Amino acid sequence: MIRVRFAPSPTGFLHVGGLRTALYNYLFARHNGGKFLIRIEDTDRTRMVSGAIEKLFEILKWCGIDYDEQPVIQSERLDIYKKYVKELLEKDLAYRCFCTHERLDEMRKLQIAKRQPPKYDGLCKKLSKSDSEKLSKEKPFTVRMNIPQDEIKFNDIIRGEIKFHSSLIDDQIILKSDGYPTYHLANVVDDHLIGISHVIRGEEWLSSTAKHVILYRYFGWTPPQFAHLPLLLNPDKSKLSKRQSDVAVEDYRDKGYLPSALLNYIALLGWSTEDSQQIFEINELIEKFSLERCGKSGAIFDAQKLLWMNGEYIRKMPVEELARLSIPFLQKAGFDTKDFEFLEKCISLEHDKIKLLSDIPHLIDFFLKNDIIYDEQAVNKVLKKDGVLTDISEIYSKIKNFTAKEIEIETRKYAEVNSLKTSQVFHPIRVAVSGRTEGPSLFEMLELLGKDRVLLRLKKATQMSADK
RNA sequence: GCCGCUAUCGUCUAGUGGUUUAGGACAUCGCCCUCUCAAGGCGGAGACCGUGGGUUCAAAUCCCACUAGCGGCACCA
Repeated sequence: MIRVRFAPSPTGFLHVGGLRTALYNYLFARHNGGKFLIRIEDTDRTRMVSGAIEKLFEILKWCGIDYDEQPVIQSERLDIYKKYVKELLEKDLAYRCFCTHERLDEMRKLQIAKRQPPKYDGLCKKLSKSDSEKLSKEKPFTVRMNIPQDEIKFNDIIRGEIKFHSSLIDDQIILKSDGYPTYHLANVVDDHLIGISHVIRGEEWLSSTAKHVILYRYFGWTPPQFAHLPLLLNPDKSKLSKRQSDVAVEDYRDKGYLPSALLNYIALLGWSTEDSQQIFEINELIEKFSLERCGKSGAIFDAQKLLWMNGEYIRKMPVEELARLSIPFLQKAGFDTKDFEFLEKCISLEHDKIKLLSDIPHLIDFFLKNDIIYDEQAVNKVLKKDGVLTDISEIYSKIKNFTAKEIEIETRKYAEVNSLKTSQVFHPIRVAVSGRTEGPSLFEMLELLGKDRVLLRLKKATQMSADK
C-alpha cells in the first residue's frame, strides 16, 4: 500500500517549493491509488506562528489538494517521542547531553576558525549511566544520537544509491531540552508509525537522510523509499527565497493566479513527459505522473512562463466562471458587482487579454464607472479638432437599433463617404468612449456601453479636443 | 573547511549508444491577420550537449578526473 505524506512546519505561509513537494506527493498517491496524508511538524516552539496551520489548510484547499485521514499534529505526540527516546537511551544508542548553548557555540566557533567541520566533541558521551541519570534530575539536558562508525547507504528513487560515512555525521540532538523532539526523530518515528511507504521531499533533506537511516536501524524498522526532489531556485540559482521572488502561495492567489495554472506550472519544474507536453489538467497530471520521470537538477522558477500559463487557463475558462472569480478583485477595486450579466459581457470582450484575475478591474473599468479617466497621451495623440467626433455623435444619435452590427455599418459608411481611413475614425471614437487607445473590439464595446453613455462621452471628448 | 548532489538553447525541458544537421515550451525577433491592445497562424535567431580524458566502428547518451553551481554541516524544519 502506497502511503505518502506532506509534512510542513507551520511557520506562516506555504512556500511554492512546499506546494511542489505537496503536489508530487499528492500526484504519486493518486496515481497509484495510495493515500496522501498531512502531518504538521510543529516541534519548534520558537517559530510558532498563530493561525499558520489554519492558513495552510485553507491554501491547500484553494489549490484543490485534498488529503486522506486525519492530519497528524506532532506537538500532540510528545509522549510517543519520549517513549522512543527512552528506548534508545536504554540501549545506549543515545545519550544525554548537559552542555550549555554557550559551550556549544564556543566550540563551534573554534572549529570553524580552525577550518574543521563543526561537530559535537562527545563530552557528555563519556558520562556514566548513573551520573547521567543523576544529573538529569538537576540540570536541563538534550538527548543525542550515538552515531556508529559505519558506512550508511540508502537508495534514492531519483538519484540512485547514496553513501555517507557516518564518522562525518554529528551526534545529532533528537530531543531538545524543552522536551520537544527535533525533526529527525519525530519525522522517523511518525513516518514509521503512520506507515509511510515513500518519503518524497526536497533535496535539502538529502544529507540528513543518513541520520534518519541510522534511526530506522536503531529501532529495527524498515526505512521507507526515499525520493529527493530537486530544489526550486531563484533566478541566480540559489534556493528559492522570499528575498528574491514571491514564494508564498497566497501571494499568487492574491495576484489572481489560478490554482490549476500554478499547479500545472509547478508540476513541470522537475518533471516532464516524453513529448514535453505543457498543459495538463490535474486529472491528466495524476494519470501521467511518475517519480521515474522526475529530473535531478534544480529548476529556476520562471515567473514569466507561469504568467503565460495562467493566461492559457483563463482563455480556456468559460466566461461565467471567470466572471465569478473576478468578483473579489473587482470588489477590492471598489466596483459594484451586482449586475453579473453585465460583468460577464464586459469580461467576455477582453477575455483573451486577461493573464491574471487582477488584470480584470483595470481592463473593464470604463464599462463600470461613469467618470472615466482619459489617458493624456491618448488624448493628445488621437483626439483631433477635425469634427469626426461631432459627426459621429450625430450619426449615432440617429441609430435606433444600437447594436454592434448597425454601428459598424454606419461608422464605416461615414469613413467611406468622407474618404477617411477607418483608423482615422475608429481610434478617436475608442479614446473618446474609453479614455485609452487599447481595448476590446470597438463596435461591441460601443453596444455594450449603450447609446446614452456613448453619446455622453463623445460629447465630452469633443469638448476636450476643442479645448486643446 | 568537510560531506553530498547536480551539469543539454536566456529559462523549463525531451533525449538512456547509431532514426539528431539535438526536439518541444516560455521569453525574444520578423511576417500574416486586424479598428487598437491582445489572442491566433507562420517563420527566424538561440545549446559545438561544463572541461579534459577514456570505452566503442559509433557518445549528449557509458566510465574516470577536473571545474563550476547548489545543498547540508543548529536544542530550525
